[in-house]
Amino acid sequence: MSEIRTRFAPSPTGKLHIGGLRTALYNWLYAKNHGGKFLLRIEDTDRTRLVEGAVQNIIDNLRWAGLSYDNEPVIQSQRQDLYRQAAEELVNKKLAYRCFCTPQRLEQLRQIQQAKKLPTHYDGHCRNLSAPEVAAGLADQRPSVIRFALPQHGTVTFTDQVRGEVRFNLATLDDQILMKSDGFPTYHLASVVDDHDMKISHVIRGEEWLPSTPKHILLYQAFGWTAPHFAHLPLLLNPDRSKLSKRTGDVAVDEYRTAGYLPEAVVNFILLMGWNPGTDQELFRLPEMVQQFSLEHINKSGAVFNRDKLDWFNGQYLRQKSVDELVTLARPYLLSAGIKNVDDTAYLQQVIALEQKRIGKLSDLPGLIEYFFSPPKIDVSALPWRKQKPSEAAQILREISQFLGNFTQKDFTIQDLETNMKAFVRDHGGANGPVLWPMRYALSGRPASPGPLEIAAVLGRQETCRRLERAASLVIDQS
RNA sequence: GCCGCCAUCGUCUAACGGUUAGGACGCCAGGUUCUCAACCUGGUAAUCGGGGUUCGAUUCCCCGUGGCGGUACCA
Repeated sequence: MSEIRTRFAPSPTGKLHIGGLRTALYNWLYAKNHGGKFLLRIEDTDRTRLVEGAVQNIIDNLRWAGLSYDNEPVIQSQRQDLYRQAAEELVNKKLAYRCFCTPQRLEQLRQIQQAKKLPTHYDGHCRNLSAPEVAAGLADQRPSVIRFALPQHGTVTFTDQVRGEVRFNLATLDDQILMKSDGFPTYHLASVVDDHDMKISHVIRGEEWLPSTPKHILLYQAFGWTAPHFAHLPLLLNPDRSKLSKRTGDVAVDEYRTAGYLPEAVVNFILLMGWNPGTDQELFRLPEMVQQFSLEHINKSGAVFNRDKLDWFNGQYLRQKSVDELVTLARPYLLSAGIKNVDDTAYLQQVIALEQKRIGKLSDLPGLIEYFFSPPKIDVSALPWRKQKPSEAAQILREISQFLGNFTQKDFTIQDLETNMKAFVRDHGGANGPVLWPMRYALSGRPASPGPLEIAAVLGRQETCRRLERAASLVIDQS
């Protein structure tokens, strides 16, 4: 059996799309699963839609996701000779022809056909132009394209690797434009020529390509080439079930990346949108995916992008990280949120270890741990525990502060605090009593946070007592 | 309009003729807990409709319906 070779062939018209990443992932997985090659090709034949930086963005994000490609990327705009020769070959074989029809005429034609409820396709107006007529047109420098001369009867049947047998009636197909008047090839010509040239064995691409696949197969036949296997992936959908697009949320991989989603989570999530392992397993790292991936388990129907589940995956992987890794990942987010003193690694480690279970995504982190870096705002009305009066809360806070200040031990660790505070808490109404809530709130300024003793252990004796006193004094000031 | 693809809980999906239709996310309840998170336990909720085929259809066939995609000198 010959080598399995797949490719990802994005058009650099914008940032890498999450759907594109999934297509890349499936191609990559299929190649790796078979010990084959995964290639990258940049389809930049539409000169009007190029976006600066798009190629780099695609490459960066593939790398971020861990999808490495073999060889240098193939750039279509650098291979115009190849396409021109291919088109000429077809013209010489009378399987393609030059067409001088204007866009206006084509538009008119379409409208008439639609009005008559006929399939809309090119009427073959230029199909039988004589050699002198073509020569005259070219001599006059009239804009022209090269069209594929499709057989006009019969059917094209092929077996899609995910959909099974698919059949198209040739009478409904168009004499597709192969070369545009600007001298660049269209997708159809370029992708067929390149896939053949790159010896691609399996074309795994989005479902939007299914309707043009018969034309591609006919092109392979026209060239006398063997067509690759095709697998058309189900679309990724918006919540309203339309094709996933910008208007209902983030679609650029970049956006998930900067929001603080881990590549493990994003990749795991998109893996399962359109593929399943046939078991109940949900958590996959790259090597496991490679091992288990197969085309047979790809789904046929579109999948709605479900952000809640992505968040869940992110939480799973975030909690699997070591504190060290998390500190490294977190620093840029803290810095950009204006938290400056992040150089004390030991301190950061303690803070993050405490909050790890609460991180949804990395961009949430600054807001979550801010109070470890500057004294929190205290809302006095939130300070009292249940029916407690503010003055009582203040009183308790002073007592705690005093108690902690009188700590005989040198250490101020969580173990010390627990053993020493035990009696104190018991004497003041127990764990469900009036101590823990005001203390925790005074230290964190948050209705929800880690426990007060844990926070105190990280803050240290001095800062802990200072915050307790400060919160207590706010109550006095108000009364 | 024409062509094509698709159709199981709200969402992602399993069940390749015989299951109390399974799992996950979400949601709800309980446990744990000063709070939150995490974790554990339980619950909620689905085969688009109609015809066939079959002893038996989620599963196979046909017809509807619905959704989506394509119908560009865009990919």
